[in-house]
Amino acid sequence: MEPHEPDLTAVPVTAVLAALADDVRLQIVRALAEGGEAACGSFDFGVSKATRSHHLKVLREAGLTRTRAAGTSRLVRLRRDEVDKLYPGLLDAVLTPRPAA
Amino acid sequence: MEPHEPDLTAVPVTAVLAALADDVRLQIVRALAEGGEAACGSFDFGVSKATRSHHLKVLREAGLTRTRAAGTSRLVRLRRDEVDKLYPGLLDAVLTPRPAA
DNA sequence: GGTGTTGTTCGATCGTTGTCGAACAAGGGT
DNA sequence: ACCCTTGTTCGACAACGATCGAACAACACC
Repeated sequence: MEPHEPDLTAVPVTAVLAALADDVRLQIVRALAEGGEAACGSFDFGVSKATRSHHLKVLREAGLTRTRAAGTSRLVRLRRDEVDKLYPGLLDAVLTPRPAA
Repeated sequence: MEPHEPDLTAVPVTAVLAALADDVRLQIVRALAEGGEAACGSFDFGVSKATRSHHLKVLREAGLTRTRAAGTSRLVRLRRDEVDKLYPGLLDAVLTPRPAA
């Protein structure tokens, strides 16, 4: 299967924002930002594995994550450098659970 | 009519992102960031005035804009200071039409 | 080869949302 | 008073998206 991990510059800004505008996906991104690489199954946020797979696909196709196979698992990691380069401040602004300014 | 302009801290991050995750609304925000205060009617992006009104409502209820009456018009402005304070880098990261990194 | 684990994909459901025309409301001008 | 301009609100409709269970695929391990 083709992973289909597009270049971030090829993804519309609205698609990146839409990918982040979901609570489950935001939790996944936060977990990735903290824990680095993680298996798909490690994200149990009260949704079925079908839904989880869907969310990971959305993040991947938005250019936010990369996935590589490792045995029966798949390891996901955040493309932090590229995102920070193209959208500086975006992840920092969004990653904190409660800004509490 | 109650304007219903919530405090930004009371709006979930996902709602702010969702408000920005639309092409028409992003164009509006960009126009506001450039031109300062503007009347609702000045945003003609190929949608009907009903749709435009809807988008301005979404932006307002996401805590991103403020609206004040001025004669028959309504002037809208971006709450830039507050957004920058709570989500530093968000608008900067999103406002450029083509990042071209 | 068979079994178990891990993800993906399919089809269906159901809520959300972007869009429009039409009706309505509020002001300003003449 | 009348009309025009400016926005909002009200259905209605179509498209999208989040969710699930079930079926399928790939791999490891015994």
